[in-house]
Amino acid sequence: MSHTLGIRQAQKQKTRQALLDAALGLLEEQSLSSLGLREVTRAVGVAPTAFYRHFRSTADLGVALVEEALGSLHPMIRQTVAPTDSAQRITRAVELIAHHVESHPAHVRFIARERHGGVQPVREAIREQLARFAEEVKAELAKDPESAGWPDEDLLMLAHLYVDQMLITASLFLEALEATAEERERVAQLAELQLRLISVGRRHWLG
Amino acid sequence: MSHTLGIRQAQKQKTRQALLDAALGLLEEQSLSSLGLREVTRAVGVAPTAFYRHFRSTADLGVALVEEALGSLHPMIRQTVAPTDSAQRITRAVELIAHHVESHPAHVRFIARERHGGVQPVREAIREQLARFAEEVKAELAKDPESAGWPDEDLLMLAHLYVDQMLITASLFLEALEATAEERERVAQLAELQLRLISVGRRHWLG
DNA sequence: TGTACATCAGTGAACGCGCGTTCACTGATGTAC
DNA sequence: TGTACATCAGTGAACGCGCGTTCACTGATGTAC
Repeated sequence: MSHTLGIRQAQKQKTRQALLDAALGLLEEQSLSSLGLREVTRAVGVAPTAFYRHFRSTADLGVALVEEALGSLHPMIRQTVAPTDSAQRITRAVELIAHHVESHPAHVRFIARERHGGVQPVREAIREQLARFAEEVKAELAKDPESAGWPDEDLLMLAHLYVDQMLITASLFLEALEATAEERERVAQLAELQLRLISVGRRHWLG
Repeated sequence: MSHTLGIRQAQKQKTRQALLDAALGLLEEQSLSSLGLREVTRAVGVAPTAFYRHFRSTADLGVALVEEALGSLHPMIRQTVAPTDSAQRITRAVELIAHHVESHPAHVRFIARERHGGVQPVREAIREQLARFAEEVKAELAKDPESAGWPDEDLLMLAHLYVDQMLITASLFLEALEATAEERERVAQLAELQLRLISVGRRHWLG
């Protein structure tokens, strides 16, 4: 073990995480701009004033949630678009998205909701992370032999198209979470067709 | 003049519209789930209780705003995807979107924000209207000779892709509204490239 | 046209409630020696 | 290891404030005759 936190710091982090978790839960049924500090502390079981030991405001907490929701997503995004020989590439990508939504529904909902939400610093944080995703996707696409001869601008355009498409698909899976398996299959089919059409466009882009 | 409203009804509609307008203004900086009834009536200059003569709740007002924001958009959507011989088809479509955002920024912001927002009836109303848009776009696409031989499912898939792409483009124009003309041009360029790639995919979809 | 009554959009007072923020505090944990 | 002091995460009371909703009301507009 490289470094054990002091008892005080460990406890502080635990409370902080409890606040984040509680907020994420409460945000399933409302937007960040209506989330109350007292709601969050009540859900955790601490005094309202304890909130200020961790965050300046609920907007500040929202920015932390963006890091939590998107920070850990970079490896998956890369994997989704990494060039592979498999004919099942698109099917696999859609499965990855579906799996992520099933295992982190609240995070996905939060990002979809607050991307255009009423809290500016949170919108900005999401915008930055998505721009990073697009850059990473672009880097992966550039490795693909299919991208030979592509101008930088066109690669970035395609990367944004993929990132947006992933978000759209994720939010459709989210809506289908409480629906039937057939409905989820319909979403998967739609997503696959759309990705295939984009792939066809990509293949015939030049010349 | 076919039918003049009574004085009482005319005044009532005027107040109702003032409430809708005031709410739309207030929603530029927050989400519907945090919009207060008193905020709205204060902005209009009527008593809080007057609100109940027009809407059961702010959620109810939100649903009315969806109708206002999207109800009148059907002709434009059709026009955007209508088949034409012009080589400028895509450029023209992007211009139409940019123009709509410039003339109705608050409506566009409202839809982008509340599509995944915290108020279920409003999300549902937006979902329904967008599904109608997709059906209309599909009908336009079906008229195009290029769509010969396309399965129904594929046409609807492409229609959804176009509708989502329009919304993404609209929200990018919205963010660029307060930025420089160069930034807006960059958004237009990106949107055109993406629509072109989708068009290429469409052209080579079958066979 | 005039009158008597009905309707109903908007009023204003009142209510109980939860909000965000301040402040001085407590007591467990951390640190210096 | 033991002691004396510093730090600081979490407490609890208190504040002023705006909220949504109720209720009985007013007075202009509408309607029946």
